[in-house]
Amino acid sequence: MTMQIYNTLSRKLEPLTTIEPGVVRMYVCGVTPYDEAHIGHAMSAVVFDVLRRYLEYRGYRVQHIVNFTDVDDKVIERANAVGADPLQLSSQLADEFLGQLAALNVLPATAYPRVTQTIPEIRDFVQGLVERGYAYAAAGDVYFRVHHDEDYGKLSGRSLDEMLAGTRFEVDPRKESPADFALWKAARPDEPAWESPWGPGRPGWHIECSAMCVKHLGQQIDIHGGGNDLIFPHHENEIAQSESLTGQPFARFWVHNGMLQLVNPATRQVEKMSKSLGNMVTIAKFLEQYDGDVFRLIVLSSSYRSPLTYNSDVAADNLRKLERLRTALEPATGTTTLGPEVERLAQAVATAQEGFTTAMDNDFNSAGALAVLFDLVRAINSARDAGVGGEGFAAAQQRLRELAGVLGLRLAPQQPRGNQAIGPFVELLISTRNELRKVKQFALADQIRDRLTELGVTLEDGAQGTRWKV
RNA sequence: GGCGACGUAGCAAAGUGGUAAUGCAGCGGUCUGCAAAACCGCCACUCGCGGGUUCGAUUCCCGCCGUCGCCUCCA
Repeated sequence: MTMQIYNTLSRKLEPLTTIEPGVVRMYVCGVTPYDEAHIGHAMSAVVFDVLRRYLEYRGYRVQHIVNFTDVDDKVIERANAVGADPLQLSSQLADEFLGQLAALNVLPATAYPRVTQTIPEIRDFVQGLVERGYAYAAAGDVYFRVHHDEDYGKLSGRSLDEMLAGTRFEVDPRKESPADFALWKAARPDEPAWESPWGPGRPGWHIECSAMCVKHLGQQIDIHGGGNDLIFPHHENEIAQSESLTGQPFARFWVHNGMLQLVNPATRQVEKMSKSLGNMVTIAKFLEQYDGDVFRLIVLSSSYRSPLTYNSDVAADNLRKLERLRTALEPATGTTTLGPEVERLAQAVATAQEGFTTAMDNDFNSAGALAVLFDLVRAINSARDAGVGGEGFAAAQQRLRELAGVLGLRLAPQQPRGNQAIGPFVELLISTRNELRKVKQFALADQIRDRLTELGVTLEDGAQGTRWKV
C-alpha cells in the first residue's frame, strides 16, 4: 500500500511518488519573526513534524528545510516601533522560536535558512528572471511580470482576469500591471539594504522561498508545505517565479494545514488566530500551563487540513487523553506470561500496528491513528488487570511507545511543575496517611487526600501502595 | 462578488456506497474502608436541510441554509 497525500495543486489525493527513490525533499514555509510566536505557528510546525516523522518511519530519508523570513516590512516596522535593530530583533525572535519548537518535541529541520544568509542567491534569482524577460526594474524596484506566466493562478484556482476585475489592487504607477509583485525593493533610509544591479535594496516577500528552496533542495522538490493562508499569493508567486526561471515543475505536492482559530469573546465569532487580529495565545503561554504533548494531541486529534478551534476545554480534554496514554505505560502488576490474556494482548499489538499504518497512509490521518493507539491502551490496561506481565507485556508497551513516538509524543512521566522539591514532603504525608488508614482513621486520612487534591496533588491507593501525581 | 474548505452524539472528532471509530463528559457495574485510576456494560435507528442517481447514501450529483479561510500582511 502506498501513502496517499492530498495535493492542493490537483485538489485530490495522490499516491506519494518522489523524484529520487527513498528520498523526500520537503520545504516548509516558516515564520516571519517580528513578534512572539503563537500556537498557530506551532500547529504548522507540529503538522509538518508529524509528516516528516511518519515519512521516516516508512523508510524515507527526509530533507526538511524550514525558512525564516528575517527581513521584511513587518520586521522593519516592528523594530522601529520598539527602537530595535531589525536584524537583531528578528534573529532573537527566530532563536526563541527554535527553542519553543524543541519544547514541543519538533525534530530539528535539516536546515533553517534565513533571508539574510541567502542574499547572493536571491539576487541571482532575480537577475535570472530579468534576463529571461519575466521581470523588470523600475526605479530601483524589480517586479515580476505576471502576464508572462501563462499558468499563473493554477495553485489557488484564480484567473488573472478575475483578479484584475477586482479592485483590491493598489495602483502603482511603477508597475506594468497591478498584479505584478515585487521581487526586489529599493532601500529606503535607515532600512537594512544590500547592493544589487538595481541599486541598494532588499528582497521582496516571495522570492526568498524560491531561492532558498533551490539552494538547499534543488530546482524540483517533492513536498512544499505551509499554512493554507499562504496559498495565495505567497505560494502562487513562488510557483510563478520558480517555474519561470527553471522551466520545470517546482513542487510535486503542495500540502497545506488548516488554521488554528479562536472564539472572539466580544463578537462570539470564530476567527483565525493571528498577530494582526491580536487574538493570539503564544507558545510560551501555552507551555507555561501544559505539557508539549498536550498541544501535539490537540493537533493530532483532527485532520491537519481542517480548521481547529482552540479553547481551554480542548486543552483540558487533551490533557486527559495524555494521562490515559501515560497510564498504559505504568508497570505490570502480575507475572502471567501464558494464557488467553497474553495472546489477546499480542493480537491487539498486531492489530494496532496495522491499523496505525493504514490510518497514517491515508493522508496522515492522525486522528484515526490515535484511535488505534487508544485501542491498544485499553488492551494493555486490560491485560495488566488480568495479571499479565513479563516480556509480552513489555513488548506491548514498547510498541505503544514507538507508535506514539512516530506522532512525536513523548509520554514522559508527569514532572512536578515549579518547585521540584515537593516529592519528599508528599511522600511524608502519604506515609502518615497510610498509618492512619491502617488504624482506620479514615476521616483524617481522607482529609489529607482532599487537601492535597486541592493543592494539585492526586493520590491513588493501589495494591502496590499509594501513587501520587501532580 | 470570485476561489476554496467544512457542517457526524452534550463537547471534540475519524470514517465508509450496504445501516456509524476514538477521546472527554454522563449513567450502571467490578475493584476500593471511601475515593481515584483501571476494567466491563450503556450512551447517534442516525451523520445541516431538500431533491436526484442507486437494490441500497452519512458516504456520489444538484440546490438551499449555516460556519470558516483566501482574494491586503499572515502558519
